[in-house]
Amino acid sequence: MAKGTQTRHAILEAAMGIAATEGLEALSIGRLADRVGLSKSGLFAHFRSKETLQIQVIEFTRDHFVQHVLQPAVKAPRGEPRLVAFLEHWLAWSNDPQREGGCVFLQAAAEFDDRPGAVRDALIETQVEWSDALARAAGLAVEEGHFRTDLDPRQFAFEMYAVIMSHHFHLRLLGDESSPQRTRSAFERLLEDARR
Amino acid sequence: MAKGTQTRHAILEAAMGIAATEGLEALSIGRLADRVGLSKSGLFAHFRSKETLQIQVIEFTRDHFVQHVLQPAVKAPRGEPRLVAFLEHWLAWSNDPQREGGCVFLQAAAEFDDRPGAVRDALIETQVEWSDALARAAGLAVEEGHFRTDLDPRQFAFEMYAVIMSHHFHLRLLGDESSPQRTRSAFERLLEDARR
DNA sequence: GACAGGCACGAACGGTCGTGCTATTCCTTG
DNA sequence: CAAGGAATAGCACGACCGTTCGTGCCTGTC
Repeated sequence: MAKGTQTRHAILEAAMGIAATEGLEALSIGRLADRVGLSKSGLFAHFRSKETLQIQVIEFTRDHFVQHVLQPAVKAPRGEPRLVAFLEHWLAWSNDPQREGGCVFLQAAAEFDDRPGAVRDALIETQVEWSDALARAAGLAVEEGHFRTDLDPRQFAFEMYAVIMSHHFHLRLLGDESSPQRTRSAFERLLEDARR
Repeated sequence: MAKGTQTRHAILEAAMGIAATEGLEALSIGRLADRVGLSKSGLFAHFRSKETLQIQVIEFTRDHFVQHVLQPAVKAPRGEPRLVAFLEHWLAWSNDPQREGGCVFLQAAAEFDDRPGAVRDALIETQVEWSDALARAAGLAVEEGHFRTDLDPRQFAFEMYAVIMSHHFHLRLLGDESSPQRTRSAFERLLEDARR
């Protein structure tokens, strides 16, 4: 790996951490540079604008997410088992003690839901992609006969998203330790209804 | 109402709007002053620190929320009807075209879920209060015989929260117009399960 | 050994931030 | 109507922001 690419990787890794805890706007170039051990200008040269940096952080996190959630889950058999795998990997990822902060996407979603621009567009793209993946997995569960045939896969994805968001909120903000268990209960109820 | 109180009210009203769209950190004293038609220092004198301002915005929004969601909903009969009223007023409030931006609390929750301090504490307080209110309402529905007796009111509140958060996300970030309908479907499913 | 490119540095720019201090103006109360 | 306190303005500060610029160090090529 070329030197430049390597440095960039290190920058984005650190940036992902800051973005998860403080958000994409609060992510400042000076502090990021300090953390990576670069000068402000040296770091800046890699991106040429803060907006580009923010977008690349989103894409970097997306790749991270695909690698740690999507790909492992797809190894599970189609249908319900795969959806369960999604949830478990999602929970593990969004709360990985190795990574700091919570979920970059949920943080960014709140930050940019009313701020038009390229960053918002990039964010929406990743979220739609993930939402589609969930709906597709739910559709497969119907095909496999695990779920009832009149199930709306998009509704399923909507509600699965809901459960994760509530989990994140209760655990990270309210510090509710029972959150993972509540999350699993809610998801189980979601599955039960889908099976009927 | 004394002049000071009146001005303060106007400031907080405007601040709530900015906080809803851009967050409590991005809420800057200079821009807020411009908007209200005050000087920076004149406005600042009302709060003496930015942190105090942020906390008062949270409390102001809380009062607003109580007035527009909690109080109207409590007029509905105990049990399921009251919970339905909660949802409808919540939806209406979190998406009131009169008010700008989305929900201040959801925005602030993402912003402060990893940032300790007085602001976070104030935020948690309001959220716990609201969560308790939901759980209590669910408990009443059990007492009234609308819900099954082994229902966990806290789990119900957790899932109701989930539905609203997903709604906010899908409507505001993804621009999904079917979000209100999906929200009602999800809530209906939640009720059905609680009745059994 | 001259040259080119990629990479990082330090210094500086104009701007905005939160926060003091000191006047001045306004409103209320006697 | 006068006095006194509350409310607001003006100004300055140090810190940090994103961004630009000129420069120098390495590494690899003719």
